[in-house]
Amino acid sequence: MDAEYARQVCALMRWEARVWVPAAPDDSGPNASGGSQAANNAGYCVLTFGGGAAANAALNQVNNPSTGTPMTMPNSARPFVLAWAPANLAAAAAATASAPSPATASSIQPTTTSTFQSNGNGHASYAKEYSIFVGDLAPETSNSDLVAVFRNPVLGLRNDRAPKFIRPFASCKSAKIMLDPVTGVSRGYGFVRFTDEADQQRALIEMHGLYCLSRPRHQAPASVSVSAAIAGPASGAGVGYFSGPTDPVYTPPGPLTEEWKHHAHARAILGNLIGPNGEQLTSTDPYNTTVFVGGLSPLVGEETLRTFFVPFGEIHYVKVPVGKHCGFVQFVRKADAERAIEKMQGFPVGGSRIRLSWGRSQCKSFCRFRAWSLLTSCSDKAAQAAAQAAQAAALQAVAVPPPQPQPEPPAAPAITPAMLTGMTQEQAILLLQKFGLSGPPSPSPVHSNGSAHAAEGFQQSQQQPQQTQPQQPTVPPTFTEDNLKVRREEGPFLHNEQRNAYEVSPTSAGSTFSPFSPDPNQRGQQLQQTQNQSQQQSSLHAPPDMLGTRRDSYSALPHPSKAYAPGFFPIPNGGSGSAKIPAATPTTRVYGSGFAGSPPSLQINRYQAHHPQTQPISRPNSGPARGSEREREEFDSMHDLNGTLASLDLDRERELSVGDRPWSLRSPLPKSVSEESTSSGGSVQFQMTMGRTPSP
DNA sequence: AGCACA
Repeated sequence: MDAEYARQVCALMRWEARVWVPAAPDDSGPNASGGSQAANNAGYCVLTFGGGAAANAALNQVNNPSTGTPMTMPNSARPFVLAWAPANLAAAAAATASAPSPATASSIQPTTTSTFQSNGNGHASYAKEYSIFVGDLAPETSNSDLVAVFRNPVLGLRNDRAPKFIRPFASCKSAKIMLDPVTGVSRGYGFVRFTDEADQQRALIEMHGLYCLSRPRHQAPASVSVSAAIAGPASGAGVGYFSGPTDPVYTPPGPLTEEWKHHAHARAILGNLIGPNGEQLTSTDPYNTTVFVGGLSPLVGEETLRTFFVPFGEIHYVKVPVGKHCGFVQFVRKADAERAIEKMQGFPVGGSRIRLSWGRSQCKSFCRFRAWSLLTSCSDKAAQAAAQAAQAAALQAVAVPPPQPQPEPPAAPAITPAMLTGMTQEQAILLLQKFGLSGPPSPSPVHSNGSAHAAEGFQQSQQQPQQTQPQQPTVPPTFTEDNLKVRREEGPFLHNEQRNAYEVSPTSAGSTFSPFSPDPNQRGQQLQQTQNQSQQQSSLHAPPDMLGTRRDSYSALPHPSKAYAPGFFPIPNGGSGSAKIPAATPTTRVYGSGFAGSPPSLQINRYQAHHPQTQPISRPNSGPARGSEREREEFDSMHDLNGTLASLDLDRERELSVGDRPWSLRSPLPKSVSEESTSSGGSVQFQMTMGRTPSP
């Protein structure tokens, strides 16, 4: 942006305006993020029109283009942003021109430095931008596609689940897909921007796990999911783009036929998720069971990574290439991979939050072969096992970082202090409180012994005959609304806390009527019921499958001398003195000998007892076959707990809406449709986190 | 913001 360019733009747009390009501020940090763009100006210019009417006309020209699509700057892919200038800039422009101060002024803002936005009153004010990262985009996805999905979330509904009403994100004004500077090809990720922070937060929650299915006839459906990872809030400085439609044109879905119209529209938009030859792109492959783990700390090795994912189901293998900051977890069953992606998104592992998406396509025949291999049931209670990982991490963080022997090559120790930094001490203490402890356990030297004991206990429990019994409350409910309120202020789990806040005020979600919303009364009952369950069962349950499913490649138990990866790390003994946890019920099996006589957490409860392995599957199962309803309820009841532990469940709202609930049977989507689409298609995922905003 | 290995 220089004055000459601005003048050309004015000529092009037939604007009669004076141009002023401010110099770059000294602290032009944001510009630095633009890479090669060595800015010697502020990245915008101020246009001074002859009067308010002319300025208004220009604003309209840019912000309400007749094409309906956001304008870009001439000869540039940058969004064309025109907004009222703040008074100080207008004054500065006027002073520079040594002319009378104009009634109005506008700025052209092609960069991502701070800019301005009219508040509609003729008063200019700084606008803040709140963005989210959206990844795993099909290469052809356009900015407007992204905006369209957020402005009309119906386009993003997956049709293998009951429709869910998501209020349009009216403040979603733009999206920016990052392009390769050389080839101009999409890099597969971008940023969706909101001018309203609440929309940003809501998008992270409500768009999470969303699948946009184009509606195929008999072809394999392409689908898109939007899932959220947790990240710190983007800094406020940014752009409030005016581009794009200014008001959402949204009609709530009506009868089924209307729904299909939307799906047809969705297909038009998202059809680019089907390859040029009609083939499914990567993650629509129903045989793809590989979870790509991004953002992986180099400290995390394969066995460690495995412990975080094995609770979700049988794992074929785990691969962590060296030096790649990523990993691959291939499940036997797609449904397990899918749930793992949903539940573990943003989970802190090894000190950083992992970003999950589908792995790229694999050899299908290999997958078929794999599908026939030994199958182990998975549990919907998997999340609690992962929560266990968080618990262990918390305890470790509070207690002494253990001088653990390393189960993996030195480059990848199982547990290091660095790995535990994903959880703050406050959070760890919080966890302990949640478990009924009055405070953190005093440091204890018991680690290796504890490991041994734990392993022994584990072996014993493995040798015990299987038992099934109802979950018993073992810990008094500590998960209260008051707790929540306090915890909402806290760090990395903020997002999840907001989820919880959202949950406890269902009206916030159901305020807009939709034929797809549950009956408010029933919904209230459902929530109440769930909350009651949460209180009754807010104990840490055993992560059965964490143990039960390890045999795929753990033919032998880990030797006690080997460190436990987070999910299996025994509980240090030091906290026993302050333990307030009631003794386990007689039927509760206990793993982890740390709390003598007062086992706090793990209740061995093998999954096979509920789900005898009677039905081998012929291929990775992405279908709805999940645990029994009771288990599902148990799983749900764990969510409050797990949520604060590990942000495992960003998705409860969806489950409340579309789970196996009585009212969900009233879904206008025929079941057969769900099954059909589920059996024939997988998903392509977008992945969402907060956008990283250039530091001011 | 990252996709290995066969």
